[in-house]
Amino acid sequence: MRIATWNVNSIKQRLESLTAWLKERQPDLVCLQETKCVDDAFPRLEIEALGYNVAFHGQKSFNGVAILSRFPLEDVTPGLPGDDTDDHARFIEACVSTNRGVLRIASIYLPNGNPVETEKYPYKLRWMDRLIKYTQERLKLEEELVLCGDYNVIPTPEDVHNPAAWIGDALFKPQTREKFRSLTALGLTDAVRATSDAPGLYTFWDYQAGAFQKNNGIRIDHVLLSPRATDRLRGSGIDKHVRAWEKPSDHVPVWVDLDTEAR
DNA sequence: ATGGCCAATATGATTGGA
Repeated sequence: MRIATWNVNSIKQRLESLTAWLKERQPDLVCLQETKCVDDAFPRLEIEALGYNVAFHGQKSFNGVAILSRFPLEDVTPGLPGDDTDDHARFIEACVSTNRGVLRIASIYLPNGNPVETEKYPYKLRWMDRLIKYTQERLKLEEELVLCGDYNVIPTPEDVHNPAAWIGDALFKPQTREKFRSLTALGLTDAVRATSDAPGLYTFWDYQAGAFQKNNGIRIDHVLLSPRATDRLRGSGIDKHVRAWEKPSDHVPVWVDLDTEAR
């Protein structure tokens, strides 16, 4: 089973690229972020025509997450538990039946948190606390759990081309990285880091200042795996070439291969 | 040359992104 995550920065603007990439990479499950459209406007028919079932959770203007699946999606649940007053569309989870039981997957768009002196940063940290609590509960189920998305976290200095430029930023602050470590320390594996020693692996390059041409990037889109999912991990990749396509998202797809079959 | 963008929104500056 091939599972991917991609912050598309508007599903409507990216429909052509998404179609080309799906045909090229042939993923079975895809988590999308920043779809930036309400549910009624989601291009469901276009994506279904490509052979995918679709679950989405959107809102007007910004945020928005989705899961595409070649297999039936079960127990689709929008929203991260823990705060009924949070109306941002940043989380959706679903399940797929496999030869080994249930594979549970979540599409995550973790808050950016900048500027850090505003309420946005405490919101990010609270959101991460909720994600930690959710993960603790889900890990008890001992399923193959795959938490995909744009985490807006640069985990280490090896995950950024120019670390000095990011000191004090909400994506790289020690408190942010500490909380991300608290999440992975629950027993999650960073799939890309587990399968590659390569330096300079990035998933985002700013639109400004020729960042991509200089490989001035950061690695903030992650696939985190539960112990049972990690047992099935066979490989991963970052589709950097997609960043050079016409009208690109500022993020590129990240994918993993698991030795698990849908049933 | 050390700065350069993009998407959505009742369309023209603002908000949000990272």
